[in-house]
Amino acid sequence: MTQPSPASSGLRPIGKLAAATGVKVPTIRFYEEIGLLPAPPRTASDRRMYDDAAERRLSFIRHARQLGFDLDSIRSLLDLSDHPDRPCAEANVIAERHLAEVKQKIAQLRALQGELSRMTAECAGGRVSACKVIEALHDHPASL
Amino acid sequence: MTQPSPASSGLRPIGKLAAATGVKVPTIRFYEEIGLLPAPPRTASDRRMYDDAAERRLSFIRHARQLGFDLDSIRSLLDLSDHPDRPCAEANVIAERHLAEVKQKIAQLRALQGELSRMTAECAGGRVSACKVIEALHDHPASL
DNA sequence: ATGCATCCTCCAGTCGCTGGAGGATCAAGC
DNA sequence: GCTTGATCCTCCAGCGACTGGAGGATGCAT
Repeated sequence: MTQPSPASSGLRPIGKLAAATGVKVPTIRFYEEIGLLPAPPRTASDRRMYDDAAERRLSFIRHARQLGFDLDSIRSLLDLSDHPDRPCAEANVIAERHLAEVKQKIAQLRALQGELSRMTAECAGGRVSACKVIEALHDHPASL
Repeated sequence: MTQPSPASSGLRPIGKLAAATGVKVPTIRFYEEIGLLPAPPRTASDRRMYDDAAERRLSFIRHARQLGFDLDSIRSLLDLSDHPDRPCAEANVIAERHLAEVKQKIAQLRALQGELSRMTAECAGGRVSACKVIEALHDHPASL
C-alpha cells in the first residue's frame, strides 16, 4: 500500500464486502454462481477482490431483496439499470406487479388473521376435547 | 362387492382420497414419508388404501396448512387432537404464536407496500436514467 | 514463527412440496 | 380375452433463496 488511505476505493476481499453491504459471504458467492454478480478478479491465491462497482451492485440487490423482489425480477432490474437509455416502463411494470403481489398477500394474511383470532379467542382453556382451536381445524369446511 | 353402496365407508385408493380432500397425490405420499399421515394398509399389489379416519386426518392437515401453520406445528396439533384429555392450552399457544407471526408479516408487508407505492407513483415514464424505481433501489439507505 | 482469521471449493440441508422417469396394475369396453 | 387408458408404485431431481459445515489453503498481525 503506497496510498495513505483513500477511504472507499481499491479492492477488498469478500469479507469486507459482506460487512459493508450486510450480505453474508456465502450469499455473495451464491449470487456470483447464479450470475447476479459478475465474477470479480482474483488474487494469485484465488481470493475474490471487489471494487466499488461491485459493492454498488450488491447493495442494489440487497435493497431489492429487502423490498421482496425475487431474484429473477432483480436480474431484470439490474439489467435495466445497466442500460439507462431504455424506457423506464419496464422497471415500473416489475415494481407494480410486485406491488400487486404484496397487496394480495396482505389480503390473504388478513383473512388468516381473522380466522386465527376467532379460533384463539373462543378457546376457554379446558381439555383438548373441548378446544375450539382443534375443533375449528377438524370442522372448518372451506371459507378460504 | 356384496354391499349396495354405503356412501362414505370402505377403503379408497390414494387418487380418491386426493380428490376428496383436495390434497395432491404426491403430497399425500410426502405426508406419509415425513410421518404426518400413518402408512395405510396396502393391497396385494402394494396400493395404499385409505379409510375415513385417514381422510379426516388429511383434511385436518389441509385446513391447518390453509391457515398457514407449518408442518411441525401441525404435527403437534395432530398429536393434541389424538389426546383429547390433554390441556387445550398447548394448542392455543401454537395458534397464538402463529397469529403473532401472521400479524408481524402483515406489518412487514404493509411497510413494503408503502415503499413500493411511493416508488411506482413517482415514476414518470421516461428513460431508466431518470427512473425513480431504479433510483430508489440504488439510493435506498435503510428504513427497513 | 505462530496462531487465528479469513478465504477457497464442494456438498448437503432447509421448507413444502412438485413433477418426471420407468414400470406395474386395474377397470372398462368390445 | 384383449386392449387401452387411467391410476398406481418407487425413486430421484428440482424449485427459491439461501445457510452452514467439512476440509484445506492462505493472509495478517504479533
